Amino acid sequence: MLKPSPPLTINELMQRVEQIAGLTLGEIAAEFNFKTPEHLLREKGWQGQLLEYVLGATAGSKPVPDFEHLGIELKTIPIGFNGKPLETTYVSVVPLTNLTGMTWQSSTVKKKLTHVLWLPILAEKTIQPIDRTIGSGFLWQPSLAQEHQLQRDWEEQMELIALGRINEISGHLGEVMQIRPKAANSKALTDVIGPNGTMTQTLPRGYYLKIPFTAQILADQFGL
DNA sequence: TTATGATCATGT
DNA sequence: ACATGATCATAA
Repeated sequence: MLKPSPPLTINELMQRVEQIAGLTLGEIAAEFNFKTPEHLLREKGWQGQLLEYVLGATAGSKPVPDFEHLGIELKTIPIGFNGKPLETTYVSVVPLTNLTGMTWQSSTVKKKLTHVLWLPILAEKTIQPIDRTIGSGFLWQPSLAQEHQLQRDWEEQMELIALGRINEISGHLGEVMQIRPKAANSKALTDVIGPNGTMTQTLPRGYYLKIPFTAQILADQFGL
């Protein structure tokens, strides 16, 4: 099977999503000659990269939506037998410098979460990666209340960074969206605003959606 | 180096 | 049991 071309419309994208619902990751990987690891100890992003390929996503590692033409971000989300997410959901890197004039409206988080294609994967850890089943993907846009929650968390944590207080930030902060390390290892460093407005260095961070937030999105969709 | 895709695994 | 902090592969 050839590499899928980018879907031209949302309808075309959603038709592809419906066609793969119920299949296992191993089945579609075989169909598209995509590699299949024994476990995810090393290739942690395998599931997401496989689905991007199969659905014809285009963005690569650029900071733009996966389906740029459609303005849609693809997020695979691992769920357990209970239907709840097994992991938090990475959104984007946290900007740590040149924050003046940055607002929620212009933030990468807001842009990425404007329109998301959620694709649940039954990924209980007892199931081998190739035997994990693709669920029913669906489009989501944040409700007014959800967007306000995200905006509050974003503004609270960005303010701390702007004040040079990034060392006070941990994964505990944020009602629905947290900041956690996002790096090759704990020794990686990047520039950040220091306590006196000077420049110093710190561990790169990312924004992640907390599990109860994504669990509610799934519950709203599937009526659980 | 920084972005993408995330899950691993230890501490609480 | 679970979330936080740590980590892995890859592309540009």
